[in-house]
Amino acid sequence: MDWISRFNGLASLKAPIRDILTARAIFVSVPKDTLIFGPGKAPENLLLLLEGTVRVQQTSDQGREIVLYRVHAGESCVLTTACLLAYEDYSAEGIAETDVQAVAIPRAVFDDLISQSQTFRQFVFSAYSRRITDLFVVIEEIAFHRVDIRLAQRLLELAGQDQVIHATHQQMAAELGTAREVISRQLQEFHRRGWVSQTRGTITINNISGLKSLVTSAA
Amino acid sequence: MDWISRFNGLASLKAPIRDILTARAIFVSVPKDTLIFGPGKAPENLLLLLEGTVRVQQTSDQGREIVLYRVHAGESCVLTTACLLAYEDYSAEGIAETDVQAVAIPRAVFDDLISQSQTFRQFVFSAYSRRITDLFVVIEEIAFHRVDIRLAQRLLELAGQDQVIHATHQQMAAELGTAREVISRQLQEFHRRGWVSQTRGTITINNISGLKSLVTSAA
DNA sequence: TGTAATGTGTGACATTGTCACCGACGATGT
DNA sequence: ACATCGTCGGTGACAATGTCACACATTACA
Repeated sequence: MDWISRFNGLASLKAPIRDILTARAIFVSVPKDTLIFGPGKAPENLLLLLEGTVRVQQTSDQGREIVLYRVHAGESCVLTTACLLAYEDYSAEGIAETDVQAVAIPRAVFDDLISQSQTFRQFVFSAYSRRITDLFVVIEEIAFHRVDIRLAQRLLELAGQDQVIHATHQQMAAELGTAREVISRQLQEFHRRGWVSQTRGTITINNISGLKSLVTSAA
Repeated sequence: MDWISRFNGLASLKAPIRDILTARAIFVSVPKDTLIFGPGKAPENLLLLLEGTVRVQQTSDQGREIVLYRVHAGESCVLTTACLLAYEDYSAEGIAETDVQAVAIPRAVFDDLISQSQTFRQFVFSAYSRRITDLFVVIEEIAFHRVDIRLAQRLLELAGQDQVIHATHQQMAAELGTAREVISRQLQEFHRRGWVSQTRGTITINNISGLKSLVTSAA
């Protein structure tokens, strides 16, 4: 199966390198809600996601959580490679948000590829650069942006085709790194404006443009 | 001059690699307050700091700032390498906080070293891992920690031997990603407790243990 | 010496976070 | 069906932080 071409930066890999990858990468299948890596569970492989998404989040010592970023199909869980090679512990955790299909590249193979292929290096470092940028965005948002706007943004991101989000208020609070009560109040306000409706554990968007205009009003 | 041994992870570099580094690295000397990299000024080299410190910070579109981390002597400005190799833009900016002496490793040499030396790879990735951890800490702090505690922490970090910090309230606000007024009020409170005294542009710590006890009270 | 620029202080108010508590809902077992 | 229990969401009071519009002090320098 030709999974390599699914990854943008890898499509132009030269034949011998492709062969190493094909030969030594390992298919893995991970059920939803599995902890893929986390404190005390150092990642042992570089994961390239074929299907599904992985949520990377941080938990504070007081038990509060914040979502850092998501890794989608066609992307790689590249920040873990830093610890991969540095043999260091990672304070964030990665959780399979859906069932996940991926190929795992073991540490030794990763090191091999890095040393042998300019294309692979470029792939890894540009993935890095994107993730780090994600972190910068997170920092900017929690430091400088209002929660109503961030919530609206996140609702729009998370809603499926059907405009439904399956999440408790607590989970939405973890998305933004805020408190449950804050989410409850904001959602009530959104409801009052006719933008969303709620039932236990689900949020439905009734008026996308309302949310969107709130988001863009900040820009 | 043997600068290589000043860097922990590089001390064990093998001779041929050391020679490449020695031959192709470039000494640079940068005066205080120089913008080393930033939006529109992509970094062109990996910097290894011999003397001085570089402050890396982010500026939001509304002009608010937050300090992300500092690079000290003996460390490398490694996050920029992601953009180095990925040819991407970096949204943060790096500023020489003091006069800085450093060696610059051009992109091509960096790529060379990465491919040839396991030790160098280890050096780079473990530096990465430390920086990324720094970013996680920043996120955790702004999301979950009180500003009085963070301010006390930062004062202790920034104070020199003489317990004096040369910074305006505005600059301290940028350290923590908060507003100037908040700093003014917190410092007044610290003053009321006899922990600090102030003049225009400087803060003096009068009672370290007071600040320390506030910091540890959170843990 | 005046004048502008910069740094700091302050009150009023908006937003967000925290705490303590309540009731509503849904799963489960009998 | 009914009771029970854990989870989810709602609420009011209050504390902490952010925002705004100022006033006033200090410093730089024309």
